[in-house]
Amino acid sequence: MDVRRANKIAEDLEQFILTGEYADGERLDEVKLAEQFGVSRTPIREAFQQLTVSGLVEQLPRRGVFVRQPGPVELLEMFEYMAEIEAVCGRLAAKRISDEALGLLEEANAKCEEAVQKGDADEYYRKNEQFHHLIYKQSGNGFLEQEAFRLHRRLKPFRRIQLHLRGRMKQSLAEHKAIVEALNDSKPEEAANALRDHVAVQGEKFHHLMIKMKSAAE
Amino acid sequence: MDVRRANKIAEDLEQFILTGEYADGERLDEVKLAEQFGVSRTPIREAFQQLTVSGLVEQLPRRGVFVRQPGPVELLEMFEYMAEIEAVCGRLAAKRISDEALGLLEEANAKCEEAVQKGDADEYYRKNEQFHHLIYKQSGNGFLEQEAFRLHRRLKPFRRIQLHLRGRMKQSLAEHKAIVEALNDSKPEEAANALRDHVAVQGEKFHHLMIKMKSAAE
DNA sequence: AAACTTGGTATTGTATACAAAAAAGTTGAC
DNA sequence: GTCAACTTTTTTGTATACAATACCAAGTTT
Repeated sequence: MDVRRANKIAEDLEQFILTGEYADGERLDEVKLAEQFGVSRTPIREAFQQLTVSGLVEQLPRRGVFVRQPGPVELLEMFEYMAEIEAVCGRLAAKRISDEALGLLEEANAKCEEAVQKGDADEYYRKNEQFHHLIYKQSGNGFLEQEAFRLHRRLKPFRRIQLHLRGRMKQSLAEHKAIVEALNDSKPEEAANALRDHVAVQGEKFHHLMIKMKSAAE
Repeated sequence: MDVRRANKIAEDLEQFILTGEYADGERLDEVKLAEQFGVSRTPIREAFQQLTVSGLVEQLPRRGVFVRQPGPVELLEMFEYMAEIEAVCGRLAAKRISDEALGLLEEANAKCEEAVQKGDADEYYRKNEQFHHLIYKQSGNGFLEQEAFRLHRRLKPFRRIQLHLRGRMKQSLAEHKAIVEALNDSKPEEAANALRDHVAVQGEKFHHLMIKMKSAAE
């Protein structure tokens, strides 16, 4: 099926923004982007509309569009929200997860463990992602799953940073095990709490990193 | 400040879709809409991009855009999600709510009570909305607040239907009181549970209505 | 009669032209 | 040298033109 051009452009731009290729406040030049993508301004502008709704970009009338990286406060809010969303997924998944999915979850976790032993942060990152996506799915609520997925994606670049902190991978893995256990025992509240804490700690680690970076800059 | 034209058009179209003015699967005609709004196709198309991201409309390449009303399953999923989101708001608000906001909440609830006595469903609806928005805000998380607001808005037309069910307003009011109490006593889990149930029952009532409508149609 | 062309029409997607507004640059007064 | 008014240049927003594709209906073939 022929994907829409504007969609593809929007995705590309989203990628650039999420990976931090474009700095906060930077103006996105219509004509320059049109040249880069080898199209006219029209599809570029359509892509801008999409990015605006996603909140990755801000349109000021008659001024242009500017990338909008979340500030420290918004970022903490997003992490808190993510923690709560995952907790909800866990709570529902504890009631609804299938044996098969539980097997897949343990499998993904085993791969995480391998990655920890190899000290391969990238591999850990990928398998960790699978682990979480599985839980989203097992919430049994497609809408919730999509929302969780969306936010997870949005926070990707910020989550990645703190994974390289000393001992974080090992700790993360231990948390995973607690989560699997709660799901296996069909204990909704425990699963929710385990997942909330697991994600919240990411936010805290990130917060910690931010403060360090800030004081280092002074 | 001069609002963007495409934004305004998108809002208008969103309104039409949310109020059910456009049926599910209906194609939105670019040229017809362009005439109606007195603009060219360009701003219409930009509005379409926004609606697509919001999920209110689906774009099939080279075919056009079609309104996408949520089906029964998706609707139930959305209600469940809403219930969980509100529960989260309640949990956080119980820890963070200010005395002032608590006063406003009781005030809004008193207005709800008046509306019940007058049997004014519309007035009840408005005050009920204020009540919920206050709780979103008191979660102390702006991002969460926005997400809750967005979904609340999306579910508006479906929530409205079930409010006219016999005795629903009175029951709803009683639930409100339990919520206020939990917030007042700073009991996060109770607030969360009260809010979850309060919203979940809306979903159930709606589900019930759907089945009735379906069987009536046979 | 069903399925398969074929020509015509309508509709989408993209480029481009043009108008309106903002930004940048220039001149001139003090 | 600084600031203000004016001019030029960019840039955004919108309309329109045009190409490519999908849709539809009549006619043709099997």
